[in-house]
Amino acid sequence: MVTIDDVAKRAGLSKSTVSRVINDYPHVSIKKKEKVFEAMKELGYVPNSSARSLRNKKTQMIAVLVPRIMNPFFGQLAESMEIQAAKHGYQLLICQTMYSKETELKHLELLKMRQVDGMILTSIENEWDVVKEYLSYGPMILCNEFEEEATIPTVKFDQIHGGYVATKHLIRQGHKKIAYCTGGQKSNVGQHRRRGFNLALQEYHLSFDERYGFYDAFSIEDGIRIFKHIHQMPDPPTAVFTGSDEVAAGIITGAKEYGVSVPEALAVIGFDNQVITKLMDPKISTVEQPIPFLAKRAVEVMVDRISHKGNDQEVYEYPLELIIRESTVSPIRAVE
Amino acid sequence: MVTIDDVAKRAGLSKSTVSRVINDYPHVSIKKKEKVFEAMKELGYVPNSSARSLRNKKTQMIAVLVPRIMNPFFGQLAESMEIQAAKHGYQLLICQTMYSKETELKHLELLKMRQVDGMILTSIENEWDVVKEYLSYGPMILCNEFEEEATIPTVKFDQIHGGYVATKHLIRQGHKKIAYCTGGQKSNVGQHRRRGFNLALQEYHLSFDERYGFYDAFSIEDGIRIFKHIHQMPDPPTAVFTGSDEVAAGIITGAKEYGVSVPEALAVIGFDNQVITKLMDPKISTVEQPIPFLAKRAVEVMVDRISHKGNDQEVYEYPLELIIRESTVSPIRAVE
DNA sequence: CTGTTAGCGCTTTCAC
DNA sequence: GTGAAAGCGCTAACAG
Repeated sequence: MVTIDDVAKRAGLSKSTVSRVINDYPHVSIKKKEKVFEAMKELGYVPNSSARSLRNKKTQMIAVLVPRIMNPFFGQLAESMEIQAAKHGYQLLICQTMYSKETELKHLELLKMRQVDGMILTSIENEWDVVKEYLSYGPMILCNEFEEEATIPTVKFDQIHGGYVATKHLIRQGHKKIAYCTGGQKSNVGQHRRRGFNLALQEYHLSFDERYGFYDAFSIEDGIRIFKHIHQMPDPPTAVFTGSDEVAAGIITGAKEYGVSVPEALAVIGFDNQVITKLMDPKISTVEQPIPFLAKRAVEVMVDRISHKGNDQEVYEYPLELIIRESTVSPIRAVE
Repeated sequence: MVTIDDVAKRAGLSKSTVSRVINDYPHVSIKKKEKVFEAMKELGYVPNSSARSLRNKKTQMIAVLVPRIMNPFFGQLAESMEIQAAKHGYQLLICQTMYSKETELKHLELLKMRQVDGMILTSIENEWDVVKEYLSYGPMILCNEFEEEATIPTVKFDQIHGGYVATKHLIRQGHKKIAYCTGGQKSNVGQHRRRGFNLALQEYHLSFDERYGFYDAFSIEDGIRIFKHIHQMPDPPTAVFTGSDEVAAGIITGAKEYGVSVPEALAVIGFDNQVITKLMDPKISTVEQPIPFLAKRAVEVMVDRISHKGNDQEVYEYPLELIIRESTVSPIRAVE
């Protein structure tokens, strides 16, 4: 393995000078600089990253905790973040919690052992009280998921508004019996959406039938399961608010199978605006989350925090936008 | 920051002893061992990973190069690998090449700077001659993509067979004019599929009309574009072999839009068996690639190579399986 | 401008 | 069994 000493010897200089050239310091004569570059090229020298990390106490790596990469929302978030991080000279260590408290905890240790310079949480499995203990080991920020009492930078979507516009749209289509599907119940993202949902209901003086509440809905299979449940209810809802496009797709698939027409007999609205919304028949109405903006800002805030810039209280909120397609609007009774 | 020295002091022992305990060495008296554990717990000590890496010349990290995480095939591959790597005590550094030669090259440097102990390539953008130069810096293996002249461990699918069974299925349905869509032309994965395709054609004494060849087909949009092209051909194909479920979904979406019935007027077969195949109407016939097996084996081989086990010539090949759904089989003229 | 030197935190001979 | 000491490859005072 070729080290900085080899380069120094080859160039007939000291390793400090070589180091200065590598790190682009001023006060190095052009001549010697060139000599160093030459020696580096000849030897194919690349600085050893562990040695640098140890010395600098910086690894140039940021951990991103996501539930799973395969979840399209988190996949897109991770992908956007990676591109952004590279621009700032950081590697991204993508860590899947697989919805497990233990796995999340294990990943949090990365901060303790200084394997990463900072940590971006896009979801939280453990209680905030346990997560916050890790704050003393390095900068942590929240992106997407959030926590009311957390005093760390947060980059999020306006989920209340998202839940509100989606529900209002359903109501305006004439629906009064609206079902609600959500993923994890602990998630504040989910809770805010629910608040938006309730807000719209209140505004139109509608009440929520508890029988219409469905939880732990994440996947297509969950959507199919929920449809089946709805289908055999004595007094079923006429519309469904879902927490994800996948669940909406599942419900539509179930409906197709049972010959229930969407949106005429059952309107369905998704969340995320994934490609699948345009592939389904009917195309799925949904709420778009501008993921790349969120990712970009999160990385920027993280990079700033690593260099002790910015402050812990900053909160960035991005708006959500309703996208109306076919799964909520019957060509016959279109109102909006 | 609490270091091994702090622990040693607290426990009234030398840091060598503490190190021995951390690394689970024999020849440490039970008593002192306990003392060390106690001190570690009290101080909340976790070994610094950069220091360990520098000393051990091992980072316990493996880089995985994928084109993009959002591509469902590579996303699933990365997810499966991550889970497997964790079991062996390795972190996975997922690197996106974004189909760019330069970005790939940049990631290859990770091996040179010893930021990772090994590298798994799932795709190759640069010429093999330039990639192979990096072999001297650490173990590299191929997973999914492969290279005839490469002398490194390879874990792959039997793409020839995959192309063959899919095409044969189409022919058996009575098709003679079969179009062929593929992604990158340089990819050996694609070339082997093509060989399988040709094999089936030959077997049935059919010839391929060059007008029916489509390249750079990766996404849903590409599928739609290809359909439009086919649709306005004077003598269009009656079936399409695609290199991915997304392209198949795009073609079906295009067909729907133009009122062309699938599979009656145009049969379409996908590749991968992604969830989308079950969501589309008609459901997409496809070729399943058992990704988790591939991922598991790749990680195992990599871990072995890192500890100088196994040999460079090993090649593991996994079979591919045809899954027949609705996009190729008309309920009316079903033959198979 | 450039070189010498002292560590970063850890593991590993080598003595005892 | 245990400790002292050297050193992994690099950067950053500190001299000069």
